[in-house]
Amino acid sequence: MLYAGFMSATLPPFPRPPQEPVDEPELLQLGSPEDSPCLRADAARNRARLLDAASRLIAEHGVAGVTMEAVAAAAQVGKGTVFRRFGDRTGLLMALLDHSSRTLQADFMGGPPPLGPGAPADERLRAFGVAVLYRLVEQLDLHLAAQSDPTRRFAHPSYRALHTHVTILLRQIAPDADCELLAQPLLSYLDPALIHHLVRQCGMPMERLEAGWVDLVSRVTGTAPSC
Amino acid sequence: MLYAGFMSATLPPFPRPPQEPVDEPELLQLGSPEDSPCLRADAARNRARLLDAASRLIAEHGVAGVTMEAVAAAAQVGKGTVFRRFGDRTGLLMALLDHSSRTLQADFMGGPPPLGPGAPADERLRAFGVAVLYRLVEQLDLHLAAQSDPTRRFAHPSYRALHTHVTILLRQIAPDADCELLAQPLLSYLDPALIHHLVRQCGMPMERLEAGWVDLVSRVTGTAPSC
DNA sequence: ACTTTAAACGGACCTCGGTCCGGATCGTAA
DNA sequence: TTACGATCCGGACCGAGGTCCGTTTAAAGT
Repeated sequence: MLYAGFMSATLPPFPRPPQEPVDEPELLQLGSPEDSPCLRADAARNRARLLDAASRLIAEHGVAGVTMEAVAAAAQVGKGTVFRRFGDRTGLLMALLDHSSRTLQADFMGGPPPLGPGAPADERLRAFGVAVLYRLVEQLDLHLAAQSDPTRRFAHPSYRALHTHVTILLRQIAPDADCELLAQPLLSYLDPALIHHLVRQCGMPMERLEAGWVDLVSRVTGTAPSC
Repeated sequence: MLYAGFMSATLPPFPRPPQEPVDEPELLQLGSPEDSPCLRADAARNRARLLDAASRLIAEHGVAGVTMEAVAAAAQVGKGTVFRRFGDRTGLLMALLDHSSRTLQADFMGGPPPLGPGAPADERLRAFGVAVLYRLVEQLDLHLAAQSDPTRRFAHPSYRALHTHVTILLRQIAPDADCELLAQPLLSYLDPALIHHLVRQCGMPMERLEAGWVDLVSRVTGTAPSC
């Protein structure tokens, strides 16, 4: 029963309302993992089963093996149930990533410096990038597969959380800049697809990516690394 | 008979060889539009028909209306033909963009300054971003839909061409930096998906995006705009 | 315990991208 | 002009994501 309490947001009944912004977990506040709409008992049980089944499938056949039908079958549940719970394949994969996502967020919002508060903002930013970088490569395939259609990528709460954090740090360093906008190219450097390209297709070593991040931060913020 | 000579590269027969890097149009050299493998007469005719049909469908039903079957039907051609010619849906859409792609490339490689050679590198870079920005918004939906799966985005020749250009400019400005890497966040700022998000979802005006680009270039290169 | 109702369930069904392969066609060389 | 091989064509076929709706069930109220 892994993944018991992930991504506790529920989706609207079934015929989802056309465009209404689905109520997503408030990642920005580290919402307690077990909160909110409180699923019905059977729904919660199935949800856990599904996540469990999915991660088992990944372990056995890779992300490509995570077919909605396969997951449903492995969890001994109807296909419709998978979609009702997670909306679509992307939603399911995101839910799988939710745990590490929350962990990272906790680290940079409340953990020890230099990632957490206490260190100078530019150092925190450098640490942030490196942390994200390593989190990504750890589960690169999953992150790649979880990239929803380009239309929703930037609007997704998990991206927004990162964006907000970077924006806030930037504001502490360069109060006069358009930090909200400036945060975007920084975050883009941490795009799973880019990492995939650089590491797997171009064969770059992680050290170079790391150095690239540090250099980027220095240039964008006009600061210099401490060490 | 619009689009007669776009993207003249042919794909291998049909059962495409597994992973062999399909011979793509050498965008980096502004290959003449009418070059290369020279399709058989009927193939060329169908190719033109298909592109024509596709652009007609877009005009009538938007990009979403461009179904492979719909295109085939509209061009009075078998479905298999579409796939043989363009590989997949992404390939078809890219082919539609090929024209403006080549135009832009010609402009920044051989056109008048500040886009083309003659102006200082940092000014060229600023002009480049603005040009790309406006090219994107002009056909944003098409660009969005043409985004292939994340795995191939950065490897595609049309991206490589932009990347190479930016890298070269950067090297003229900051010879000691890791320009190849530094070019990535700059290009990411010009990602259709990001533009879409900022303009349509956040409602930012183009002026702000433009200013953001100029500022980004200044910070990354450590230069200041001339005017 | 019994009723009630909103929520969850399941799996048939639809669409669309992508593949396959027997048959038609083009271009060429004799 | 004819014959031949490479290339192309077409549409049946498959798998996977996503939807629908009649049925079941948890849980709150009486």
